[in-house]
Amino acid sequence: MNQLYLPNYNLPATLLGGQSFSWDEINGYFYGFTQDKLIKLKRVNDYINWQTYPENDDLEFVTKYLQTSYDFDTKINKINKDKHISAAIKQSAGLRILKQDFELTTLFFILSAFKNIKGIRHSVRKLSKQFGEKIVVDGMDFYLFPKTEVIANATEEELRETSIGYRAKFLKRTSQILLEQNLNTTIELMNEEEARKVLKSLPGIADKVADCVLTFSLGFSTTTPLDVWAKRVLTDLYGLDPKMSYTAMREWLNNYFDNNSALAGQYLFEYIRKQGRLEV
DNA sequence: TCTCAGGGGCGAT
DNA sequence: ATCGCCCCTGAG
Repeated sequence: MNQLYLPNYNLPATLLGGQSFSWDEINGYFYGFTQDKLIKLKRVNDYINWQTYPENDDLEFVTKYLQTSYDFDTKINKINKDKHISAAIKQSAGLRILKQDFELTTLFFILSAFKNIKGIRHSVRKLSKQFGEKIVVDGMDFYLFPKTEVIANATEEELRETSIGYRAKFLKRTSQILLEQNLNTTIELMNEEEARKVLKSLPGIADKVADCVLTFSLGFSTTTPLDVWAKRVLTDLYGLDPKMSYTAMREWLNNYFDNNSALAGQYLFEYIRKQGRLEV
């Protein structure tokens, strides 16, 4: 396998949390699928060993996906300004933010609506097994996430067979729009507000899912998704009024963490998610 | 078996 | 801005 020197990169916290839903740990290796490849990773001391399939040695993809050239530690030192975030950083040391494919991330988080992480992972695998290409690696069968055009061309009834419920309609319609508008190439050129506006115009995407795509695919460090857990952090730990609007909360968080709310939000999310509701 | 809540979004009001 | 509804699943 190929190697990258990444001593502080926490693979399980980064891959198995709420950013991506296609990773599994099998026999000490992490296997994750996208719409066109399977990635295999393993930590060995200060290195991450890696390989891609079916095309091997796709260094450009792996370094972009893992954001290996991004200086996370400097940013983490900047946001470490109170006891809550400090405990969160300590708990998930080495947690990073991924930069995933745009269409895949958009479809992932349309599926996420009103489901927990386990449920999202289940839906993703069911869709992949039903509509995705099979790829055999290390003697095991993996299924790639279905191509956007396959979802766009499936019927709503077919999609509903994967028990994604009312999300089937949103998944299909957004897939069609993604292809028609060729958003994959144009959205990369937009600033945060432009991209947010376009995302929220898609079926099944409002504030929260838009922020997931902005944060986990488009690389904006100045926003973060506020789900029920993140809102609990803000109200229970930071004393915000639960009646504050979504946008007001998001802007408060980004302001408080000096334009690094993506990282702060992710650490706090993992922190409170593992502890359950905190009594203060 | 039943209840509850889960990294929400839509449409009507 | 708020509310009922959407569909399914794992946890308790």
